Amino acid sequence: MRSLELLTPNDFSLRETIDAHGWHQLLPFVWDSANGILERIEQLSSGKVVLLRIAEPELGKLTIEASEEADGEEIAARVRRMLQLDIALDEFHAFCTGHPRLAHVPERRQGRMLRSSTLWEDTVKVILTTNTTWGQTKSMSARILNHFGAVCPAAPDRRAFPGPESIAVVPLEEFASAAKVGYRVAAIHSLACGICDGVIPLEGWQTDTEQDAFTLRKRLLGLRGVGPYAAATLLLYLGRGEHVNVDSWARTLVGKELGCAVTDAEVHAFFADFAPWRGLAYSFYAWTPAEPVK
DNA sequence: TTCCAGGGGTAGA
DNA sequence: TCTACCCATGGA
Repeated sequence: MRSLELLTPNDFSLRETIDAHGWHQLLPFVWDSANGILERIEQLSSGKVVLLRIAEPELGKLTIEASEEADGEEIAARVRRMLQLDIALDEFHAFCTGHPRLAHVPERRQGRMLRSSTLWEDTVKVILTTNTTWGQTKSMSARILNHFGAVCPAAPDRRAFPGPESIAVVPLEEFASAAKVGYRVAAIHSLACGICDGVIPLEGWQTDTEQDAFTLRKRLLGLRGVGPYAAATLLLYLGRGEHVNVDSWARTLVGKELGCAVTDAEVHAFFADFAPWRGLAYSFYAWTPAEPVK
């Protein structure tokens, strides 16, 4: 296919999903906010590297254009993952309707968050958000992509995010020198090697219907470089909004609400009443419209 | 030069 | 379980 249409749930909005957090600022995503078009360079399982352009011409429908003939089913599946189209929000939206600080969530079709096409890419990027500035997160992510990602023929200056196999074959020292991700290098390189060796069946974790949220969190915490914050963030991306990903933003937010400096425990206590959607509630609690509601 | 950012790992208590 | 300390990087 070169283009296809995808039906979306009634409570979905492309723009709100993208605006939910900063993932659209990380390559290989490029978000054209003015025209409402999300671009992404994607390497398919065949090895083909395509430029995807995703738009929402009307509520309930997405259009996807690929830069060349490609497997439509695979592209649709990847877009569904990126936009969390298969995650049900009915109960969370019903909960938000009764809360003054969250009523905007169902009204604006919020609640979903842009994610990568693989859990591998999301995990690497979350690790790159730890103990650093957002500007450095973007730089580190771009260096990994530009050194090890495959070039897109339709856009020769742009690349796909490298798969774990592209990192695992690179010696640690060489990867460290090129990526300049600081002490995070061992976490990312060992994750790539673990996936390729079959020791860490990362992608399988998100389709393992037998596991509960506790087990999934325990698995994520077992990854090097993944602590409570990173695990909670990844759980949010996996549709499990139970845990608050306490970061400096959360501490600032709750500090303003309470009028004093707060500990992580106090942040958790602040969102305790939002169970079982503490994490989702935090993600959208502080939301303010980027532009007037039309 | 020093501090610190969308934290995590480790040792020791 | 809690605390202290260290961790690479680069901008302020």
